[in-house]
Amino acid sequence: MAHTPTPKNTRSLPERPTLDGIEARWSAEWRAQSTYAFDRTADRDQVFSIDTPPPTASGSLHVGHVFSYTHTDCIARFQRMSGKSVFYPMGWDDNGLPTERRVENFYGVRCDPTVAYDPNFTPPTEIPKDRGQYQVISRRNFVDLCLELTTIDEVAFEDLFRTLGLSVDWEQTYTTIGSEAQRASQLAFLRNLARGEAYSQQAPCLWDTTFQTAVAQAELEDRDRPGAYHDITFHRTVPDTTTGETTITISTTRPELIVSCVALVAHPDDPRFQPLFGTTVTSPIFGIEVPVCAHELADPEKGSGVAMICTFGDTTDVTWWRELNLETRAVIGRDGRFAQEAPQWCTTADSQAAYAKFAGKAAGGARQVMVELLKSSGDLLGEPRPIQHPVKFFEKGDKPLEIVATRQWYIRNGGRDAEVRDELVARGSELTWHPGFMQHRYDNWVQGLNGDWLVSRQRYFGVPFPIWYALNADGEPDYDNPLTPSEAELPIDPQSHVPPGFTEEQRNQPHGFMGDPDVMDTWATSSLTPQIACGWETDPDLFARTFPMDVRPQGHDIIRTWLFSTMVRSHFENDTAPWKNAALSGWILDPDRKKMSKSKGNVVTPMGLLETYGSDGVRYWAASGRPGTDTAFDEKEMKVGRRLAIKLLNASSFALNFGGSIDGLITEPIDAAMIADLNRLIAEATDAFGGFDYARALEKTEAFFWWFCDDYLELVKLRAYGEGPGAESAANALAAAACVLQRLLAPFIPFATEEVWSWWMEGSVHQAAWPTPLTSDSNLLSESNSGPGALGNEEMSLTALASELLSELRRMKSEAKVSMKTQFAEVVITDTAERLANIERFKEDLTGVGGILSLILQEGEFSLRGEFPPPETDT
RNA sequence: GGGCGUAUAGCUCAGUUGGCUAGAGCUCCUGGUUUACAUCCAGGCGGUCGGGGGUUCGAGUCCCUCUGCGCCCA
Repeated sequence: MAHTPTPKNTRSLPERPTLDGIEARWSAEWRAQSTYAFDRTADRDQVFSIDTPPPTASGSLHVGHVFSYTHTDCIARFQRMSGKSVFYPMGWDDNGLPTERRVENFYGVRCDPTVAYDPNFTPPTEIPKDRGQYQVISRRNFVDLCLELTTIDEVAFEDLFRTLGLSVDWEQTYTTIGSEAQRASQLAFLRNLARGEAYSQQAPCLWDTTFQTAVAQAELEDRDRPGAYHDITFHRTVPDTTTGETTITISTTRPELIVSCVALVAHPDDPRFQPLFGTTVTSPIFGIEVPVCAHELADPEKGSGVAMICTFGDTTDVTWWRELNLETRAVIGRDGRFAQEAPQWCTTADSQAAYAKFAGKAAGGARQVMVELLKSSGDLLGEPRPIQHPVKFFEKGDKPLEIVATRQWYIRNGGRDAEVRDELVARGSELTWHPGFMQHRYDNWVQGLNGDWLVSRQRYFGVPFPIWYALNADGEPDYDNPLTPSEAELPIDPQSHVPPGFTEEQRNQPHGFMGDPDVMDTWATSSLTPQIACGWETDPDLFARTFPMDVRPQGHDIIRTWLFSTMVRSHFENDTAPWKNAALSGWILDPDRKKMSKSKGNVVTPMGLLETYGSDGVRYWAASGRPGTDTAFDEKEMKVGRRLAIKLLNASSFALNFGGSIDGLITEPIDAAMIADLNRLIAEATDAFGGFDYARALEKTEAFFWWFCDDYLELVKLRAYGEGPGAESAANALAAAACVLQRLLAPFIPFATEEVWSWWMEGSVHQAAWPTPLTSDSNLLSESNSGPGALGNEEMSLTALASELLSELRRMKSEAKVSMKTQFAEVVITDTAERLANIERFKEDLTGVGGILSLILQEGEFSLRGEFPPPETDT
């Protein structure tokens, strides 16, 4: 809980303040004092809970992480100071493909899920050069190694985040492969299954042939690739009644799929093909008879206007196949290659011989063979016509996706159900989006879904499906009636654990059982981060105090994956949106304005930056990046941030050395006017933070702070050095302002602010109450300061007037190329009566800072004239 | 092709519901130190607010249109 600032009995101001070593000193102190510990006795309305993005634990953090995590930390610190108990956990995303690959190469092992668990396994001491020579181990052993390696990475990550000064509660951590996450993933899945929201199905799905796994719609990306239209002749079974035409020409970019052609298709309104609908044609080379169908999705403009439907060349083929109830003639296997055996529908010796020429080949090789075959049969018209066209890829893959019919698990997401879709769109409207336009991304994605969420992956390092299948007398699994464990048993691995009523000896035996071989997609686990972090079904008390969470901070590029999938799970399981706010951060661009990413090789690692500019300097740069906006990587800004931190040390030391008190009386009008400006600043910064706009809060605070140092401090310091009520007023105003400014800057530069706070205040600034405007009610401000030009008079602020005149005086000295300490023999200010009256109120300060021996005020049109003393004559 | 965002000084960006002469920081230039800070201070140079059209007493701001750039999706 935030506490009211309480001054120490004695101030200890350093002779020469320095930033050296403050990161190590204060992060150790925060750790020792549990400064950022979540107070779990706080009620829900006093809690601010954050669904921290778990960074991928394999590899290293880069400056982009520093950027976005700093944004969240600034918000967290503001909320903490505002009195909230901040629930700020940290997760590590160690589940998934990147970790799998790293572990393979690090230890020299490969996973084979059919290998039995070896409880005495130790990793090989030497790593073979050839991946084929890697030791083959069981899934459970493989998972153990993944856990071992990611644990090492996670220590390094925590160290960096602590150095950066994230106010995470490090007692609240989780991993996406840890047993808690596995339990939550399996439990949520079983609940989905029981409610009918999850199902398995043998169906065509997008398949990456490199990784040999199914992938989901959200993981697709289109890439423009060169291709070529091949004009190919199909033969009519009945010649055209009027023209006698016996062929029809189709255009295709994938002639190798002719063997799996199941129909031709044209647009129902296309006059060219009206007579053909309902008739049949035969394919070249293979002579398979297929119908000519009509469907809206056929584009008359594309190619010859008629397309062949294959099982399966692309996602449109899948749609046609489903909607037109076509046969299945699939020939490409999980390895992306054509089956070795000629398919059963190739009944003639010629077609079997033709097939044999490309059996076992991948798409590219088979295409070359088919083109030769078509050329020699005369069914290829002219030369292929090169085009550029979009091809679907797995976002992490290098080869075009194939479509393969396999058994997969799905979770409903509205892709096949308008009602669910509408509900999920409505959930999106329950969130406050920062910035607001990001909601369009969500809406567009949900409304554009065309299938349910495919969650199974044919990989090893992930959360296994907690599912077994009974085997019949022939050893065939009963997929329609999966066997499930009780919730209390979770987490389980169906390869190691045995379903109720069976023994291990019955594994993979007729009348026995088999475990589901697949694992869940990474997103199927990370879609549950609110449930995992908040103790869903394990700690109902914690869950009630933290869920639904206050904010999900994340990158805008994963709205369709992480944000959306989390929404789906929470919608089904908890009947609520999982958070109140979504805060989307932008990307870091390199100096050429390209996105910084590992694959581009332009990433900058943060540790060196933190050492060079200090954590506060780096944080300043990050906090300058406005919410949702891509920001250029800029070391100059870090330098500016470091200057700000240093300035805070020096200015605090100076302002506090006058001994003023934070609740002492302020009698001078210019001091009260400064406090009035400060009050406005507090209101602006508080508003900005309330709307998650940390950058605006920083900008306003920083601008005020530099004005405070350069103008106000200069204006009052001579008075402050003196004695009497005027000196006390200045000293009190300086102390009050320092107390406010240190707190306003605390979310951004936590180390420097903690340092200066420790000189004169009890406790941590990070547990101090967020400042509220100072009022004359508290006797802080003298009643005499309620006149025009003092407290918040918008028309004429005393401070603005003083700064304007100060600037004029400085300009005269600068143009005369003399020192700022040079005195004026005489200054004459001509101005309106009202302004002159106000100048009178800080006349002493002005003559002091300007070194004015004689100040004359006279009414008239504004002018400012100054005369220097006659130059001393050299002898 | 659809959607979203964006365009302001050499660079990075503020500029709120339209309202005084469009601002800041950095860069650059010219000066200035030793009772807070050279890890500093002051001053200066620098902009037809992407192009065009419209609404208005008044447009960087609102509307239309064109162009460039970025992202998401197809």
